[in-house]
Amino acid sequence: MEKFMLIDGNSIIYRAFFAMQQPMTTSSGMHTNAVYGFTNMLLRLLEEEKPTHVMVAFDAGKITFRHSNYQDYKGGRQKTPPELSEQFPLLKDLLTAFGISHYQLEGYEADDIIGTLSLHAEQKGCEVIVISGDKDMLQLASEHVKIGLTRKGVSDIEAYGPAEVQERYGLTPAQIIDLKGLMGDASDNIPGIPGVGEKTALKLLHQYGTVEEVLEHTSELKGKMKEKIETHADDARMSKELATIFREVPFEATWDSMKYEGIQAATAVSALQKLEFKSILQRLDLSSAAPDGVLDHLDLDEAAGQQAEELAVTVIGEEEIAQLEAALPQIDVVHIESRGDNPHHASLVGIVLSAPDQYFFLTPETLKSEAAAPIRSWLADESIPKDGHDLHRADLVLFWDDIPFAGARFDIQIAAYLLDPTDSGQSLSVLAGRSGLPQLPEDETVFGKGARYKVPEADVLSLHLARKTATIRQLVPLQREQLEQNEMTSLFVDLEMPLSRILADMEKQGVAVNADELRALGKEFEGQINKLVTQIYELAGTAFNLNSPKQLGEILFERLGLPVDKKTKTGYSTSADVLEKLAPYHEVVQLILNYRQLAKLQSTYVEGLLKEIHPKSGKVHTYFRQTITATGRLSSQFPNLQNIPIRLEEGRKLRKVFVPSEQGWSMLAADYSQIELRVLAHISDDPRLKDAFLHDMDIHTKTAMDVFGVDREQVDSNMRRSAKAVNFGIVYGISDYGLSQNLDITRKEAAEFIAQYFDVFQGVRRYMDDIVTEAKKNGYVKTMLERRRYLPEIRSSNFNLRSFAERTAMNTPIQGTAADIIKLAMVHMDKALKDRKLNSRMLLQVHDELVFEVPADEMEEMKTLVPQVMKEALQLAVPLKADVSYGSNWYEAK
DNA sequence: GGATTCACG
DNA sequence: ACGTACGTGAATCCA
Repeated sequence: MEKFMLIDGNSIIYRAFFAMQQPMTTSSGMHTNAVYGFTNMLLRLLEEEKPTHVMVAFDAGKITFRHSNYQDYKGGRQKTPPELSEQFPLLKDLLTAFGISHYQLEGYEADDIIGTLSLHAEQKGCEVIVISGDKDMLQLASEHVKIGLTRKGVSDIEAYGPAEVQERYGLTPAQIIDLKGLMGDASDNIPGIPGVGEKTALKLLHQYGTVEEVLEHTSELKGKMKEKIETHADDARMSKELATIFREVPFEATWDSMKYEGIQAATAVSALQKLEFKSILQRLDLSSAAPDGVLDHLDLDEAAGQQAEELAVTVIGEEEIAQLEAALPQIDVVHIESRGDNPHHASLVGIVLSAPDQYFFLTPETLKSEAAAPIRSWLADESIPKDGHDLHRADLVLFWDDIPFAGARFDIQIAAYLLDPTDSGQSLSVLAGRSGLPQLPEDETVFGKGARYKVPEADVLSLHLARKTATIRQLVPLQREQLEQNEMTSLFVDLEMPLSRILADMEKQGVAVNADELRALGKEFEGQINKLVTQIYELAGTAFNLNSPKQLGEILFERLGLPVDKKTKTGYSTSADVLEKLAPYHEVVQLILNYRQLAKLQSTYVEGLLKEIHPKSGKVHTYFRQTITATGRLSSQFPNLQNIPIRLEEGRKLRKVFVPSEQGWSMLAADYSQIELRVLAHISDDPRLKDAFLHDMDIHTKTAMDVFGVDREQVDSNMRRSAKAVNFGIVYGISDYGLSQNLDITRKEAAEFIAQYFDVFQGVRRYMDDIVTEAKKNGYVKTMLERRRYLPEIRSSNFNLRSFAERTAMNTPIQGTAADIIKLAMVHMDKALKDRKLNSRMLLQVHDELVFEVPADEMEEMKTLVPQVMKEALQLAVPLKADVSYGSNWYEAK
């Protein structure tokens, strides 16, 4: 059987060039990195695919037939860097030396040559494999034509036949050009329809099949999409044409000239020597050359696998479960691999359980099988301690697969976060490298990223996951020691690890959302938005994209000639504070502000929240992240439930849709009052600040009295507002400039305020000075519970960097200690609910607030218990205060 | 994918 | 003189 390998020379050499970060030159200074990458891939493909015929196709000339139809074709493309262009002749020479044919034809692209040849070859019953990095090629896939697309540079090839195209896109190969027609291709400057990306394009094609059919049925579409598609119908048709590979190139080379019979050793060696490719020369076992000087057998066994120590991985199928069961008593490290950012929607990929020197791999199917029941009970057993990486996530992923998980003891992701919260997004691979452990490939290398993610074969997968597990196993004692040295063991063991489990419980519980009411709110907003849009277009004298700051800026500052106050990197600033100043000049400005507000509520909260209602529970399940923030706070994703509107009434209404999940229950919310300023009073030991809280005074009024030297009765609303801004500024690490911006006063006035403040609150001034000094000395600052944040830039000679670090040094102990306190309260609250056998559930944390759902018969108890636990979370030199409220929904609990 | 804007504490 | 308030996440535009 003949097998024809067609390589898209341009595409591959480009990818090879950009995949190799380091420049690589011969001793004479000739760049060779792209040729090197290409050659490595070529040799591997020759060995793996064993083709009988090979051809490398290149683009020729600058003008192709496509340009005569569309002048801008490839217009957006960056000019080829000279370091790359000079490598084309080198590559062609090398191919010739190897005895591999290459071809180009004036007026055509490599795509067209490959399209034509693959068609010819297929018609004569030959198997074809096309190698390219360009997804356009997928249109050529057929029963006998496979498309090998490069993944991750050029190191990996993924083969697509029609079935794989179907699986990946839900399209036939012929529909790939329709896909391009709709979504375009920025790299070729194919326009497509603006605003239509892959997702929208696929949705349309799944419904209508082709570009033409989509255009035929625009009447069935609605909204902006309809508008866009109708106005850009011609672009779509033209884009489809541009994306279509031409398969009738007049071709002269003969079938025999493309025959591949092994590498011509003699010429290959001298060419490789010229390029100084020593490692390739070594790898090609030249002694195996046949008498005729042809290398028909390439020995390319790479040196890989030598660095990483060989692990004993046992793949556990249903038959081997007994073997695993016997080892369970020794197992203390688990790794749960999952796919997807949102753990509530992620899928299990594989599981490794490990005892010292032993690694057992299970597929998700095996873990879910009846035979694996003992393994599942082991996972669920809270009394069996388990170490791992991101066990919080593992818990959630398993939960949605109905596999309970408990007993997390040492989570190395949390440990890494505590050891350096600003450097915690690090992969296991990076952590391994830094600790001098054996190399671990990045997940991206093994799985591919984004749309190219693909679970590899079982042997590759099990080995990779076992290596990750081995890394975890080795990191645990190292981190334990470092935590101990930093006196953070208690923070880790008594606070963060218990909290991790509590957060997972809260997330699994979820918050019930009244979807009908949310949709009704959406209707209201929609009506108001439509009205505003009409009015704004009328006042502006033209329609434009209100969501585009660029277009809005042009309207306001050029068409309407309003004064420019602030600029951004890219143009005029149109942010709310700028617009507010412009409001008196033109009535359209206020309408725009109103539009912005409503559009935000609609897109982020109404539409965004509706999308997040989980199909299995009908609730929203946020994902609290414990290892993100630099200060120790939590963050919340998918959806973010820590930024639900409250400040303005229109938005605040959204809180009405957050309701108890059971009949007759209520929502209860309790929030700390002025926790950060109380923490500051404690840390700074400032007598006046402490005194204010000891007497539970209105802190902003009291600040105004002290700073302005007046009686309570003389404090007007403006003075209180200024004092409040100063208090905020103090917490943030004050600067006159920042305060002046916030209060819209001059810098000088702001500086005077600050000076007066520090005159009165001298303890605060001393704290600010001391903490900056301490940070400079140690390189880090700490919270009351020994949480650290490193501030290397505090020693910078760059004013900006240093100032930023100084403000951070002032703010982090305050914000971070407040975070410590509410985390403590959560741990204590969880225990109190259990001890008292209450059914009330903790649902949310919003930095200084905890939200619960509470059955009617527990309300009395909870009303006092929650604020009490919060107040007593940590003993300070001033009392903590927590206000509690409740109602039939989150809005009413105010 | 970066920049802008805006929701929260 | 320098030119930013501290900490987040999501939607949208646009190159």
